Amino acid sequence: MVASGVVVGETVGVAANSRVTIAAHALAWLELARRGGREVLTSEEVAASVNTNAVIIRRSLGDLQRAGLVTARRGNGAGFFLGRPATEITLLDVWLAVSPEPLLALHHSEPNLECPVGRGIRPVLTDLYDEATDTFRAALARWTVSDVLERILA
Amino acid sequence: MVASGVVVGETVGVAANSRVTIAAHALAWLELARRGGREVLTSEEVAASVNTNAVIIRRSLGDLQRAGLVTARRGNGAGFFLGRPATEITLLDVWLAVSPEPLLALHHSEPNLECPVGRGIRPVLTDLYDEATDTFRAALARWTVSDVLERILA
DNA sequence: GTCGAACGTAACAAAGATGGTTGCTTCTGG
DNA sequence: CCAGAAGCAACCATCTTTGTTACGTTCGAC
Repeated sequence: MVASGVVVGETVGVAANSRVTIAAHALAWLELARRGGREVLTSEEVAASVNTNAVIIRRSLGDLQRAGLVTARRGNGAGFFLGRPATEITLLDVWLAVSPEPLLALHHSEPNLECPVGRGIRPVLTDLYDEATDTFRAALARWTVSDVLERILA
Repeated sequence: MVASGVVVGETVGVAANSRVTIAAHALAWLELARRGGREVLTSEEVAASVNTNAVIIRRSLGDLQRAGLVTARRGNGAGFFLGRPATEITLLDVWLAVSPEPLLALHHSEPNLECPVGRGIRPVLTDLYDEATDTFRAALARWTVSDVLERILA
């Protein structure tokens, strides 16, 4: 990371998912370039804006490609471009494409089934977590990559 | 690790937060014991239901204690008991007490500020993430430890 | 007062996840 | 054919999380 040394880095550390951020940034940049007449960008070019390694971008855009959000062209003059209009790509699509992990997890090891709580708590929490996660998803679904770009440029 | 008993591994792995689950389980168990006439439980007793180590429970309940959700008594006959009625402890309280991490993170290292997207994306994503996180919190706030226990026993 | 049960914590190990990096393979338009 | 770029595997370093041991601290019971 950052070569090491003084850790100019800034936030270092961290644990939470920054994958949605990376992917959203890449998509917004692709859309801005498209509006400027450049349909296709290489992973190097995207990496320059996100300020990370091109491989990281290829990995991220690979996830998005699997979900149909971008398309990769290979061979000479290769690169990535949006798989569908930026107005039709929501942040929920992005989240689903890159972040399969649940927001909250159950116990790592099975609780004690001889205890009433241990026996019944898992389906209950699963339900509540799903409910909360659904509202989170709904909130992400309200914003498209196009919206994000508009707000950035505003 | 493992060392002790069989522990039947089970799900091992995982990365997401199971701290809310551990804490909610402990609180539900404390409330059930209280209804049965046992006001105070030791970390060993709670650990037996959650099926983990007593230190893990002490750490978790330590977080809850700092938030006022439980109280610890020391000395002889020590243990933990609810800091306020189970009907007044929501899962949001629990989440705030044990899980300070944001659900989604921004870039690890500062994006390229010479790019319009790199320059403007962070406050925009911060806003959107906050909005989505607020709906998540609101969903957690709708359930109390008492509700959870009722559903477990139902 | 002493005693001991249980909390509070520090220190450490094993396991995963993540980001970063290098290097090599594969594809494909010109 | 060839060069440019995606795809991908293999590593490394760092961080987080759970689990475990060990030990100091507190405080009611006696």
